[in-house]
Amino acid sequence: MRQILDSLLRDALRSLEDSEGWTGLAGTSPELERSRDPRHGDFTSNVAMRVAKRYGRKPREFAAALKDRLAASELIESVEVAGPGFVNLRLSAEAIHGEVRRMLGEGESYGKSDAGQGRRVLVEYVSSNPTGPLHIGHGRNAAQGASLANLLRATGHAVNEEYYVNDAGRQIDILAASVWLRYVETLGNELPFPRNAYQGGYVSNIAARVVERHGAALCGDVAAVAEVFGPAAGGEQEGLAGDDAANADSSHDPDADARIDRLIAAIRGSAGDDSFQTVVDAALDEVLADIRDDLEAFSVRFDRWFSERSLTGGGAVDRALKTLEANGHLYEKDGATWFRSSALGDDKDRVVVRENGATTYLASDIAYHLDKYERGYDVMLNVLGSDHHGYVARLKAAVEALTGHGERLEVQFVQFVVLYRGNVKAQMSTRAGEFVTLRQLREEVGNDAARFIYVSRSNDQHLDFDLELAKSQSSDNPVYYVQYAHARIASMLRRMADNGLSRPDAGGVKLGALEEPEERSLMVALGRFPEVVELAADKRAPHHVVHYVRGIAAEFHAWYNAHRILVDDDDVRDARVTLALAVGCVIRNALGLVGVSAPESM
RNA sequence: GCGCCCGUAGCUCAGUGGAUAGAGCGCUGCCCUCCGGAGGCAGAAGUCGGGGGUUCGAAUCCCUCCGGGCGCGCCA
Repeated sequence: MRQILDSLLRDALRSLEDSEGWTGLAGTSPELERSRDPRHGDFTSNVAMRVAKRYGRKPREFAAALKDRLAASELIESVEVAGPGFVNLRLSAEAIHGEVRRMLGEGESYGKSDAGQGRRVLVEYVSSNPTGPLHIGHGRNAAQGASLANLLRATGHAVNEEYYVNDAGRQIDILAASVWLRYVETLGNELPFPRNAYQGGYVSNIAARVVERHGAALCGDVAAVAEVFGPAAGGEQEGLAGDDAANADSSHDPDADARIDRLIAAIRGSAGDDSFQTVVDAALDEVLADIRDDLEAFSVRFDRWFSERSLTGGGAVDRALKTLEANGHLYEKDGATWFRSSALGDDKDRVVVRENGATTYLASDIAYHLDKYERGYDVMLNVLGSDHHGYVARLKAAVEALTGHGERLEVQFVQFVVLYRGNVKAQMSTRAGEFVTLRQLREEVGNDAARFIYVSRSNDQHLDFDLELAKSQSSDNPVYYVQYAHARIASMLRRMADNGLSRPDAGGVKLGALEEPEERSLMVALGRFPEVVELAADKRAPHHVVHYVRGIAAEFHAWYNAHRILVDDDDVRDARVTLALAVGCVIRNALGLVGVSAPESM
């Protein structure tokens, strides 16, 4: 719809350029927008105000000239020059009715476009460390990423979704050490449990599985390991901390770090590398299976789970580093190998190979992004928690250094989620051990409410998630409000069938029977859907879809309340039912984009 | 200290450089002989954090100050 009007305006501009000799005019974008105020028509263009001066005309004069050139399209009912020089267009009934027919004809495809022209996009999201269950913050990332992927697909991009599994590195060793400690504990050998080990109950569950499967075979010499804790080591806990302690311990304590590294080394030494690896694998398997199930239940599915280990093991990291080195981006200092990222926009240079010879997380990530690039993606879109924003400059520098296409890396940040129960903050507190997992949230409020609320705010806005509101089955709850509109339509259709009324044929129905102002306004609003989808995809902002569909539901409820649909007059009834069907179609498609169901009844 | 994000109605938030800044909740007062009241209508409520600037036009862009969040590891 918008595109057709847009091209009409462009034609008019070209015609003005030809006849008036106003060179360059044809290349001007008309900037056609939806009018906010219905008194300003349906669409409005500000082109006159922007360019009139260039051709020595007053904006209103220019607008009047433009108005005269606008072809007498059957889509336009009237053109008006208003205010300081706006050109306002009012859609004809033909245009509006044609759009409604299109909705019903296209059905679930309505709203899709080929704007992306098949450009290949890889959306990487969640990518949470497999060291524990997903929490509510990951939930927002998941909802955001999955919705973005849907939006990009709907706008003609070739999309793949990926979860990068950080299954190598120190955090995993710490997880394995944590499991091992619980494991020997289960077998009756209590050792101190370091504060910066993983505290969560799931660690003990994994340990229990290890006991089932391997008995005491992985213990090694527990007494030897105990020496790490020093002579004072007893059976007491070293301290209390939350589930996420290893990450949450923000004032990172070098002593504690060193101690846990010694612990890992001691376990490896006494139980053997193979045994340790068995624990690592068991821990990863359990945690990843849990994450996978959790996301699956949340309607979040990845095309690929990309293992970091596959990069280190497969030589990809070495290859990426060699390429960087060959191009002069690496240097040695203090026994480590550094990437000169500061030459490409980063604050400072970054270590890629540590003094001890181990590659860093960044080195793996560089290799991963090189791999993405080589797979031919035009856009590498990463959805990250906002606490990772400091990381982007170095990664972008690396992509630029390796490929010369740093601009292909795009990062969307998702701000934090704060949970409320009514007015009371229910935020997880690592100290108190109140750890709210995504699973707990889903079980409490349901998947639909969670997905909807997660993407209801702009992603760079903190999200206050009210559990009571999300659970409430009232109009206060935006999810139910929208779903109710859909269910109401389905219910009306059931009643029709009960009364022996057949559904109108979208082609033959007389939409001219829709004479109420609310009906015109609703039809026009429905016709905006494809533009909303494009906007949301373009801006990487799924919340536009949520706000839009709420508005549609509100207009529908108002209309439904004011006017009876199943009236005796066949023409009016058929027309109204058709409109209701169109509303249902748009609500369904909109909810589908953000992963929320559109129920027939509630 | 430096960098990124955010300050819009009492609260939670929309707002693609445009015309009189919008929703929802809450508050006030209304509407069921009626297709699902899980609904609707009406009203009150704002110096768009402050101050400069760019522009025909700024909540939107630039500068600066004041609040709040996050980040500044040979962690991931």
